[in-house]
Amino acid sequence: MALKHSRQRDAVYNFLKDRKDHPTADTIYAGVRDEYPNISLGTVYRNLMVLRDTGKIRTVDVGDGVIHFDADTSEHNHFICTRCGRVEDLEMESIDRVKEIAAANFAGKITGYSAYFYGVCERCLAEQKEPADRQDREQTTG
Amino acid sequence: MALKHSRQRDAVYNFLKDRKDHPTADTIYAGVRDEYPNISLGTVYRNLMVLRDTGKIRTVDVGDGVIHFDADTSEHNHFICTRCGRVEDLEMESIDRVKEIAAANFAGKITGYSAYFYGVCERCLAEQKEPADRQDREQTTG
DNA sequence: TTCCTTGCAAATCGTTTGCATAATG
DNA sequence: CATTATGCAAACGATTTGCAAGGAA
Repeated sequence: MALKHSRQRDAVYNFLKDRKDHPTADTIYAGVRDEYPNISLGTVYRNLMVLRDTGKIRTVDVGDGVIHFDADTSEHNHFICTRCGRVEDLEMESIDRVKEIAAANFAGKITGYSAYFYGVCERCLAEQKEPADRQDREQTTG
Repeated sequence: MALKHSRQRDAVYNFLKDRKDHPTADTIYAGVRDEYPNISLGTVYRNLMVLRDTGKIRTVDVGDGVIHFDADTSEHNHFICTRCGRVEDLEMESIDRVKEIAAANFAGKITGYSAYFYGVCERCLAEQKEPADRQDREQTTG
């Protein structure tokens, strides 16, 4: 598996690269089809996995049963709005401290960590009425 | 939906109650069948969801594509061994601090959070050779 | 030419759901 | 009796995979 170059893979990566949200495979598929109308969902998935295994992107498991993708591989946390489902990045100082604190009383070796914060996003707080097409999903999986 | 009592639901909960690991629906299904050989997977799922919505148990999304269940609903974090897949509880001081730190520079309202730590568990560290039937899955979804 | 990639469609697999019947209050 | 819960099997939906054909080194 010497990994050859492919236009489709580039397209998938480029689509993800300049995005601040965290799209799912379907969204990426739809987006890339503008440029490559014949690309298949399978190819999108395969490339997403290759990109992840290569360390170019990361997967984000929000707990809604669908995998989200993120081109920002730097260590950062995510916030999931329980009202609209939006996934945002969450900057946080002393993010390293958390890992240290956890490692303190743990016998195994901790190599990484990811945290998910749930709540109501700024936008949803503003419009007090909740979107008609979407019911709250307070606790899914997390 | 007045929620009547059911033996099967009790069985599901009791199976989960005295467990420190975080079994999946399939494991719970297999376990409960000792007592109720005719119980169906669907019933197990339905009851697990009821128990979750009732706050009796919580779901844990490890990132392996399968939902894990935990009867310990107290606020605590989890550690996932990337070598054997084991999911352990991870005690951690100042767990509240983390939420505060995160809330500091965030515009929305944070109601809850869950963190997942990845690494190699104590047991796997001991036996340096990795189990033959399982390959490393360093980064799945997280 | 060799081997990786693609597109397509079929296959997986965890989870959900419709329905007729059984259990509960 | 009025409802909720169950078992079974079929339905779902996201992700994966086999295969023949196309593209890159």
